Amino acid sequence: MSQPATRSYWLVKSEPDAFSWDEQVASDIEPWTGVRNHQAKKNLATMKMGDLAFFYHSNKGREIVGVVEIVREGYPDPTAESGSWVCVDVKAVGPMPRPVTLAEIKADPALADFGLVRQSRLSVVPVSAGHWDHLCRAAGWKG
DNA sequence: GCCAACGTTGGC
DNA sequence: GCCAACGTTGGC
Repeated sequence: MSQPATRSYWLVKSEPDAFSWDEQVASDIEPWTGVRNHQAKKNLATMKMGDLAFFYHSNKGREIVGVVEIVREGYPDPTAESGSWVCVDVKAVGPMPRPVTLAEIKADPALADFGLVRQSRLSVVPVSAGHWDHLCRAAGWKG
């Protein structure tokens, strides 16, 4: 299977009490709505079809639990009255064989400048190809 | 439950 | 345009 050379990688956060990985798997394709931060919005708007994202459980769990694929690029978030916020559609690709916890990420010098650590409140974070590969290896993920 | 980081609001 | 007050996120 060929991959676009320009594929980008991301991490999206969700509180499992609000929307969990299990719910993502159950519905397969889900609109990623509710982002109300301008930097996160910019990241959503930058996503392209075929980009991959880590699915991270914030607050409870605090670990990367799965991988999703962007299957629809940025469009107006229907949950925003103003119409000026953006969402994308994401599809469940698979669960991490071994979820990677925030504690592990913080303890790993190779991930010292990972956006998840550097900007802890940002809910949509770009991931470099190097960090992506590193985290996939740590998770036992064979993409 | 507390607190740090950070975004937003509103007075001036 | 500055800045203090306040609200939210999210880790601990």
